[in-house]
Amino acid sequence: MEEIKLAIVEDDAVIKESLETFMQVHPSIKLTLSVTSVEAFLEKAQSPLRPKIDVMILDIGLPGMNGIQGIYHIRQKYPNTDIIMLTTFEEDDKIYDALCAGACSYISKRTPLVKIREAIFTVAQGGSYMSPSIARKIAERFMPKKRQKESGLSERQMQIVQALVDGLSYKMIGNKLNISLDTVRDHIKRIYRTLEVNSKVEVIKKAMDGDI
Amino acid sequence: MEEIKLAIVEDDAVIKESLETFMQVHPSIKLTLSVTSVEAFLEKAQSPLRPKIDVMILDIGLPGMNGIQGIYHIRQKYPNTDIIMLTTFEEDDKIYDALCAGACSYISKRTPLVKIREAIFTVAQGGSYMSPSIARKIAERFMPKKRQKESGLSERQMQIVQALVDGLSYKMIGNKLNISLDTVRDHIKRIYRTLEVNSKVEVIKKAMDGDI
DNA sequence: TGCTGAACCACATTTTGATGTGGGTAGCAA
DNA sequence: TTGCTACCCACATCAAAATGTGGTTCAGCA
Repeated sequence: MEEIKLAIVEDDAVIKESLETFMQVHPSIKLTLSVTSVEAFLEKAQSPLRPKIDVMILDIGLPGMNGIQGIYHIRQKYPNTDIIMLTTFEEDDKIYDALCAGACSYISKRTPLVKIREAIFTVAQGGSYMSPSIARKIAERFMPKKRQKESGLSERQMQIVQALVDGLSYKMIGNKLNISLDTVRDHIKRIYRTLEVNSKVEVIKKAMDGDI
Repeated sequence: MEEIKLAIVEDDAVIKESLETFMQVHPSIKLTLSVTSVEAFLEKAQSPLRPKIDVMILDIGLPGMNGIQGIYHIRQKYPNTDIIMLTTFEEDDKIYDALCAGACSYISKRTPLVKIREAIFTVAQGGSYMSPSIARKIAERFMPKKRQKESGLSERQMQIVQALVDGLSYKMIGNKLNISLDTVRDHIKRIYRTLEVNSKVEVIKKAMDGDI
């Protein structure tokens, strides 16, 4: 296996050191950089001795620029580096933000070092490892929001909404559903009332958010 | 540990049997149901001897009703059962659809049985396991689509788009940005051209999809 | 049996939106 | 200076959407 160039960005000295020592001993891992802040990292990245990095372990709760913001900067310098986020708390929003920013793995700090090392290899091979509890949260984000009572629209009304989302005009909807333009208007009028909105866009936004 | 009630829905006899025999021998797993189709599953679910199920392994490529459609029906009968999807191919869309439908884990069929069993326990404990390559695809879906040069809209135009997404009318936008109604129209006209769309809704949909 | 609600339709009015033509002013680069 | 672009504005026209009032039919229910 190719030697993996690893970077660590972690401010907690204890964790940082244990990561360093543990990862370093593995013959296939080469620790090319280890710093305590994103700022320090970026400085190193500027230097003429710009280290190569395949995988980076990044603490999400850094002082100064936090991990999430850091991802953007890091990815500008190292667009091909895979980032593994290390986190203490598993807040939904942070997980989501980190993924959106471009992290490709998300691991709890409670995870044993061996697992973290596994994750490094997984990531280096183009995969991704998520801590189970985090993976679950991500999966849940995809799931339809199990709202109360679907929103009270009838079958027909749902068809109309769908047509609106598809970008059809009233005329086209009437045509598609074989009803008159006025009837389409009538339906939409009622839909607005039960949905408590007053424009097509609001309906479409709701529908796209799964709020319906 | 609590005994985990497991169900298997898999049409491939070889895989089905190997899953059955392997899972059954574990003292903490009880195989309460094993069928070859969703239809057969639903029938059993109707019967007076409705089996309890904590975790279900579901093949995504079943004949008849496929796994994705199946998830909906299964979740109606068993809303609290955690579903692990088993898949041969790793098509982005299927992964996404399955998650949206309510699967909480997604595993390649190439995964060794031991790992699958691990996944069962993980899931039963409220976690989720994804095959590395699949997890990566999911992570990538969150990432900002690395488009070429943002789509060509100017700063001002982006403000207008944002306002549209916020549901403002042209008049309100003009008001908010202190420009005339006609100017707003002018901007929108140009936005449509560079975005190659021809209605507000399309712009909003694009914006909401991150395509902009 | 008579009420209710969903779906259907018509007519009318006002507001928005989509598009075109034309014309200003800056700022920036060739 | 010229030319380009972003931004600004006006006027015009037609299409689409928002909203209200009023009416019909049919199925399900008290």
